[in-house]
Amino acid sequence: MALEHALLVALSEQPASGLELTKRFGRSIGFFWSATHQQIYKVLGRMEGDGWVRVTVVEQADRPAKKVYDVTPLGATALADWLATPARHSPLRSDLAVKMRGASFGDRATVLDSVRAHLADHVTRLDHYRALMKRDYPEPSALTGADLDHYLVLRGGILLEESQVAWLTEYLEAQA
Amino acid sequence: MALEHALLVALSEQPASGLELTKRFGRSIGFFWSATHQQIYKVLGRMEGDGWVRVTVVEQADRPAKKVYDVTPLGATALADWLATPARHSPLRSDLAVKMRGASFGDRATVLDSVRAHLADHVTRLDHYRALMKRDYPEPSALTGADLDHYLVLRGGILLEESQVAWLTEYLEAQA
DNA sequence: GACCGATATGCAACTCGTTGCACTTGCAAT
DNA sequence: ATTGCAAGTGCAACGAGTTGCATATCGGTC
Repeated sequence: MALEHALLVALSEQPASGLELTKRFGRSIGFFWSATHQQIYKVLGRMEGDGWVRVTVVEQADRPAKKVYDVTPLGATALADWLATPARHSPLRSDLAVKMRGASFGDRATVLDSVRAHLADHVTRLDHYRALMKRDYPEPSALTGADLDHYLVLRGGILLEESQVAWLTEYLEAQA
Repeated sequence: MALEHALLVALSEQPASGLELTKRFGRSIGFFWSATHQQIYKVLGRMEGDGWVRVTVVEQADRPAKKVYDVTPLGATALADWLATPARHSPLRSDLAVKMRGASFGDRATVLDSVRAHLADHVTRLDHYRALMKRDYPEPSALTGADLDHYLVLRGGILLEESQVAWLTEYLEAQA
């Protein structure tokens, strides 16, 4: 499991409530790790039980109170331990590739539709990532530390989306 | 779920036993979908119960008998139906990216080691895919039908691995 | 004959994540 | 007052995949 560790990274950067984490996972960290709010609340509960995080109820002016989590020393140790272990390479799973491969056993036109929809989606993401890049890292060569880390992960997102766009574009041209 | 459908694609191409499918998933189809033999046997059992596949016990000369599965008309319909539904884009999960982003909360050197290991792995895969490409598709422009489908999926694997190699290389240079 | 390894299939327990729903607080509009 | 909506938290049931182990067959070897 790595959602725990992804949450530790997120909370180390900035303490947050479950809902704030959910939103953050829809953005930066979520490029390479997604999670629903249900899953996040569940894991936060377990992490609190394990003593990895500490919770503080924060009253708010014009909305319900929230529970803000921050990382305990024990959690920091757990994160450091995890960072020191070799990363398994998570097997990728692409429904779309399976459909592309199986297109001759069904209606090829509908598979092409799926490919077009995915292409549009990847183009959107790519645009979004590039906008973030332009806004946050106009001068990449000057970066160090956590800023450099964030920049390089975003670069990974961009390279990945570019390769997906290139692939699907090539696919549509070849199947035209 | 899509393992069922990945298996339907595989069995539509060529009937096979559980173990043969496991091996095949370590190769071509496995570029974009992986599965262990336990999972494959489990799903094959369910698919047989659903009437999607039919099983034939095949005695073999100098080894134990195997159970060869092939797709029934009902299974073919299920596959065609699935191919006609829009593909959800499976969220990707990268432990490595989380570690890269969290590197400043642990020992950066060990994270770099993980990145180097992943880079080596992606280079190996890329070489493998390129060898397959050279061997199986020396003349891509002449392809049609299922051959074209297979070629294009392999192209996706190559483009993906290339982007990963480029990313991790850039990462290591930037962190040097 | 006993053991070993490869082939071949499978179960059980567990972990992780998804889906669908439920509940409270606070504010704003009717 | 009641309705509705957004923020915020959470549960229960299910689905999918992993890990570890179990089992049988067949050939070869000691």
